[in-house]
Amino acid sequence: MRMSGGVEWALHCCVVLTAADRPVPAARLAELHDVSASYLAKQLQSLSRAGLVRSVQGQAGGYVLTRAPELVTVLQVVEAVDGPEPAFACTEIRQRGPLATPPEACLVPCAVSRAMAAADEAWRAALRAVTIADLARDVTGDYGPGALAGIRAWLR
Amino acid sequence: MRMSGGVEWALHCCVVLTAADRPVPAARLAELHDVSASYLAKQLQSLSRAGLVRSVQGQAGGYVLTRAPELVTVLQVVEAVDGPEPAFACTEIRQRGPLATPPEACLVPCAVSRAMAAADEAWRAALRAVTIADLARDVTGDYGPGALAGIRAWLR
DNA sequence: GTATCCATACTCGGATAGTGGTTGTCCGAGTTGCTGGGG
DNA sequence: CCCCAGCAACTCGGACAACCACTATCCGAGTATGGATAC
Repeated sequence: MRMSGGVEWALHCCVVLTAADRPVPAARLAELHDVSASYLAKQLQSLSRAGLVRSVQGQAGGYVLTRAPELVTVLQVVEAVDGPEPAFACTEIRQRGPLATPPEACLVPCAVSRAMAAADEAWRAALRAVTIADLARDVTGDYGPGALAGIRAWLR
Repeated sequence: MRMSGGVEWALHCCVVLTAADRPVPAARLAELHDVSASYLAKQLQSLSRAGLVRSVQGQAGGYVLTRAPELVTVLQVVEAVDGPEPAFACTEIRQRGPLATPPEACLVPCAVSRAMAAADEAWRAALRAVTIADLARDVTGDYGPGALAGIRAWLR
């Protein structure tokens, strides 16, 4: 099980957009992180479809956060890029084979599926508890107030 | 992000092995669940490498749990089949690009990586809290005490 | 009757192809900002 | 001096290949069983 690497890019881009005071083109974000511009564009499109960022076209266009960073959770970014479906997909093997459980006894998910769903929910809750603003605050705490300011200056 | 489908098979097989009182061949488990015998063998080999089950060769051979079901957690099964590495892999993009953070300032993981690691740990904790014995108990609660007894009878 | 040997059948284990999804790339549609001219 | 029209450049958006991991499969190595044989 490996998560799409685009999730990492998207999260860092959201933090960077926190520091920006104008639309930032995808190419600029790609140059800042030294990653493929074409592929990063795909991730940003996913964020745009999810409504987390707004795309501005034209000469001074780019991407902007649609709301305050406190209102964007990490989970929303992850789901936008990686898909909202849970990692574990129950195939209902209890209903197969010679000792198949009859459908009328399968109104609730099986024990295995319940355990995996509970873990998935714990994972989502942890990601839901962290916002982009929290990440930006941690960045400031880790590298000092000049970090985001330097990024803002470089972006222009 | 999609988890290997073999995890579901492995977990159900562990629950079934709880009910067995003698080695169960992989082919029998595959027939019981109506899945590919060759592919299920691969998952059981993973469990064997991890030390969760013991393989017995020869005519009356098969697989047996190495310990009491209370001592085998769902997390151990998941890690045995799916691999122990976390889903999110930090590529340290903060150290790349024109504003790269110097290595001496990267002694601790970045904020993004920390958030993802915390969620991963919550996920693992939830899976660690459930044992194969818990799953077997839930199966009995869902379908009655005859369920596992029927499986045990069918296995011989 | 008992112990030994052997042939047999059955088991697991690792090495080997096929397929879907993620990764990476490209070009076209649309919009904005600038420039030049006219009033 | 102000307004307008046209152009040009830049942006995003979706459609198109390449690579990798998961899926699925096979055959060989090893071992316990059962029977036959010799004592």
